[in-house]
Amino acid sequence: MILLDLNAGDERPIYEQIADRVKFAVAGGALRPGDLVPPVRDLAKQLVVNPNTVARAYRNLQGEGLLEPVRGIGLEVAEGAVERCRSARGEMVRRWLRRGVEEARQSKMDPAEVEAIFREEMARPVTEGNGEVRRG
Amino acid sequence: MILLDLNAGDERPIYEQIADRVKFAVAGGALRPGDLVPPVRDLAKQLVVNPNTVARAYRNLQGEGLLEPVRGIGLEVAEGAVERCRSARGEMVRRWLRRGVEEARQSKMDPAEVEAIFREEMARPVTEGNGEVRRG
Amino acid sequence: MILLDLNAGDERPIYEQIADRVKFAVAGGALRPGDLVPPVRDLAKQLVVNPNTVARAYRNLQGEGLLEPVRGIGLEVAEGAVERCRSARGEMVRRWLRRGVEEARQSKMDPAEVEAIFREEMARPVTEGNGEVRRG
Amino acid sequence: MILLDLNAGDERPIYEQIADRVKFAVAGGALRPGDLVPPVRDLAKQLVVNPNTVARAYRNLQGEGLLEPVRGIGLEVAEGAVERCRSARGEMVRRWLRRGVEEARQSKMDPAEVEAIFREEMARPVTEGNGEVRRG
DNA sequence: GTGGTCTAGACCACG
DNA sequence: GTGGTCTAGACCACC
Repeated sequence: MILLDLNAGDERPIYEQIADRVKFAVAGGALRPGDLVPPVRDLAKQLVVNPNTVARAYRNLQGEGLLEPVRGIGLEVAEGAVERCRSARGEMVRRWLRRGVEEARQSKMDPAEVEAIFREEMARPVTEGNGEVRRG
Repeated sequence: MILLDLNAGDERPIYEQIADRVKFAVAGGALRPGDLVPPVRDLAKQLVVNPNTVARAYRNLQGEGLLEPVRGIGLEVAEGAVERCRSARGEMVRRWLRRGVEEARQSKMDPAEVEAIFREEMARPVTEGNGEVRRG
Repeated sequence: MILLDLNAGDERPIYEQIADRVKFAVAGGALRPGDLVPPVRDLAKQLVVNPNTVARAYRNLQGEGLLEPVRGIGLEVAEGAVERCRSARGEMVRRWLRRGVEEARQSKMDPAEVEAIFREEMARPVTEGNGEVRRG
Repeated sequence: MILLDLNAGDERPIYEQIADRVKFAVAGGALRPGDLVPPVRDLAKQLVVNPNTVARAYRNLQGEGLLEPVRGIGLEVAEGAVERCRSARGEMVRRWLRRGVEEARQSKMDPAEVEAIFREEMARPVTEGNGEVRRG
């Protein structure tokens, strides 16, 4: 099983996507406090991405206090990371939904129609592999 | 009343925001087929934005067939624009909602929680003036 | 006059030194809120450093809310930056002094001796060009 | 009483911190010429650190002539070590203070303010156990 | 013109 | 082995 993969259809910077994957992994329990995240070089190879890009993602996560360096060993998930990742996840989801709702509202779309779209999406079957081919 | 204004907190390209405003205005009925959109310079001044940026937005809208030039007069909203804008709007809303739902699903968030967030956002009061003072 | 220069004798990462110089420039009034910092490429050339390194410094400063992007124009010093840079400066000075005092205390050095050293350093004449040759 | 302990908040290399502790112990009289320093393994265990790291610290201290090997016995504090440690200590303290003073000067900080900070730090109560629980 | 992203690869310090 | 820094240079989007 692959811990981290990228959404090919995501136009956001790669380093940001990687950071989000880590947050999600922590929020979902796949990574627990004290666990070491994959080494920069390994993850870079796995994602077919430059090590610098992974390093940047990890650096940002350190800046948010979600990862902590263990000198000479690697980076481990910080103590209080789970709660913060959970709330970060919630915020992220809220951000997307809010944007959709806002767009609809501003263009005076019928709320019932928005609701319908939401239901459809919630009921949509899981997209295998995120519905897109891996980059490599 | 102000036809077009910009969301200050929006990190998307300005020209794209402008184009969306126009689409929304058409979808919502504020602009009807045959109406002239504001002159580039006027709108640029109103939004405190580089005229090139407005021009680019209009150019893209022409490329989508939503605006049509009237020689010596300006740009008018095209005939079939309303339907196309409505569907474009729907697609846009769906795209945002889908992304939120997807993120939640991938990180194993409880669907009930997603639902709750959606409800909150739907019930959220309209942001007055987009929550920020005009730039000018 | 040169706005920013580097201490050659500083073993800290270059990007951090650059960020500190900017903070100092703001704290000292050389840069004021609303001013644009030098373009990445220009400053990189001036300091004989890779543009990425300058960019990283600027990026961190943005993260601290001290710089704000003006799209297509550059980076400007943020509104409340002066106070925060002043306090950042104070913290930095305190950090160095504390370390010296701590070292002395832990090794049971006579406080009078520490005091004497401090006086000498305070009275030391200004080192021209930071006492070191420019890197280039 | 514990001869050597590490400051948890110190970002300097551990081997350097260890070497400094030894120097301080010598400068302060806790270790006298002819005394044996703790065996590498013991100290490593005590500090919860890789033995290589302690070995490196000792190696550097040997290189500086502050420790001398006694075949089959261990490492002892060298003859002239006290004076050298004292002066090393002084240099170190001066270096930190100078840096603080320099930073302040370069950013045009009011000397009185620098003085005040120095006083505060001199008056600061001793940090018990270095302000952090032992790692082990 | 501006900043931002990404790649490629080298080098270093630490354990 | 680990992460961190830095360089060099390409490419992009935006204004």
